[in-house]
Amino acid sequence: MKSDNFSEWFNELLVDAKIMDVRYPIKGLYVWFPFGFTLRKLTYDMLRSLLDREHEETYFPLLIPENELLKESEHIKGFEEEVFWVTRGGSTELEVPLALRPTSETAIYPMFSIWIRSHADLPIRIYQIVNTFRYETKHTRPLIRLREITSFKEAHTAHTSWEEAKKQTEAAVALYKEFYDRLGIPYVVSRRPQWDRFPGANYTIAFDTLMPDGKSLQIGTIHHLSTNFAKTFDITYEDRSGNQQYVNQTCYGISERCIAAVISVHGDDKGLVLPPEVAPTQIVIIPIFTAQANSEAVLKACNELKHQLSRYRVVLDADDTRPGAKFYKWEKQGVPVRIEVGPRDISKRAVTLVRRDTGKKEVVERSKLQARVAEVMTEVLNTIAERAQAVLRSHIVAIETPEQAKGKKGFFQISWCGSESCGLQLQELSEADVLGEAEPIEGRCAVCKTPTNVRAFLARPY
RNA sequence: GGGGUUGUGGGGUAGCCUGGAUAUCCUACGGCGUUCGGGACGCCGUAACCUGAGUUCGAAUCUCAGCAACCCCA
Repeated sequence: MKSDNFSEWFNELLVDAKIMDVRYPIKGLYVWFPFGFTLRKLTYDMLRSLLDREHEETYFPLLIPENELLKESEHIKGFEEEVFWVTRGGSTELEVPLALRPTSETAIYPMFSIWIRSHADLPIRIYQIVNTFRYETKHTRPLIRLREITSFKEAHTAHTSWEEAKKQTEAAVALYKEFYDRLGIPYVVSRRPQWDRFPGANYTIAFDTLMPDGKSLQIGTIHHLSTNFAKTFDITYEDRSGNQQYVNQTCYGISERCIAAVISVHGDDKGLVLPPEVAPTQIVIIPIFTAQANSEAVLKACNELKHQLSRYRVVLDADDTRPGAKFYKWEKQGVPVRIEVGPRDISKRAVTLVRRDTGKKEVVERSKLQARVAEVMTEVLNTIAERAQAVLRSHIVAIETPEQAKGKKGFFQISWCGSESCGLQLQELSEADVLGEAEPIEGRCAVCKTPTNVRAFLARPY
């Protein structure tokens, strides 16, 4: 069951619903089933369409030479124990070891240094969707903690000023909000504390959502890099007065954790519940045959419907199994709308329509079906989004002492002076992490008792 | 980082402690037939002891190592 053993539920659902095969014989690497890969494709197509408004898609190599990877000292410190190395070509030792990208700053920025000459080249906004590798030593989990992240969307931008870069981070926040809104995934957006920012970043803004077991899942990050990397990689431009200036950069990423969120947040004990926009199958038509009925007439009606609804991703399941078995099968796959067509429906010139999110049945006249289906698709997204939003809201709790968060599910808000030492104290006493800052309220820091209006978000992260 | 548990047909399992013959059951899968408004039934069939080393007349079972999975603690 989802509610009492999330871990088991999640793993079984991945396999049962044909998202991923977890049996690949290397720790932390998994196989996308075709169905799961289609869900991934539809989700990333949407993300792509959002980015394409003002970014250009590119591709940079998987391998990064050791000397480039090691250039930015703070950056590499954050990753050095997690890098996979290619050290041999055949039986020959390589002169320069090559890293499998843990992320692509050090692959992209040397090229930025070449590409950017003048202020007229700026801003640059690019992105790529690639696999990245991290040698995770902790317990790996499909879609959540991987050694090969297969679907890392990373955007990299360069600007003339710190302010411009800051505006870009705000644009990125807006973009990610739209992305998750369209998936019906609720989130908390906050600025990570300084001790938890991206290695090499000036500051990091993160999206977190709530998993069914009460832990938080980081589902998107946005970094203001200031001129940190520009100085290391010598990325300069000539400004209007002819002076060489360092660019200000940002980068922001989303991984297949977004798929984990869709599955975990919306799924139930029957299986997946998918937002219609990304559901690989949006409508399944199930013919109901009976001994008395003319099965050819039923099948004919189903085919007509399929044609009529061809703007959706429709499957007509005319297999020789009983209807009940099909209902369970397609519910597991998260299909938002099921249409049943039997003799009773045909005699009424209607169909039976069943929603996956609520399980509610309704009889719809065939003449009104198009319009009704369009409405239902919207209603499904709204229903699952509101349901998830309500769950998140009910798990955001204001507390007075950090100990109140211990062993509890959800997100906690607690007064905090903002200092690192008190923040680390909060983490220790609550056995949770400071995600960032919540909406301000007058109070006193739960550790040092200094008056403050800052409040921290606490949660146990994945 | 530390500790623990486990690995048996595609999935879930029994057998392991106490070594011995054809490896249990459920499910899934393939064939045939009867069925069909919420997981059908009958008959037939396919299919497994993680890898390697060791102990032994003999290993799914005992020992060690590797790989993999899960859980707990930090």
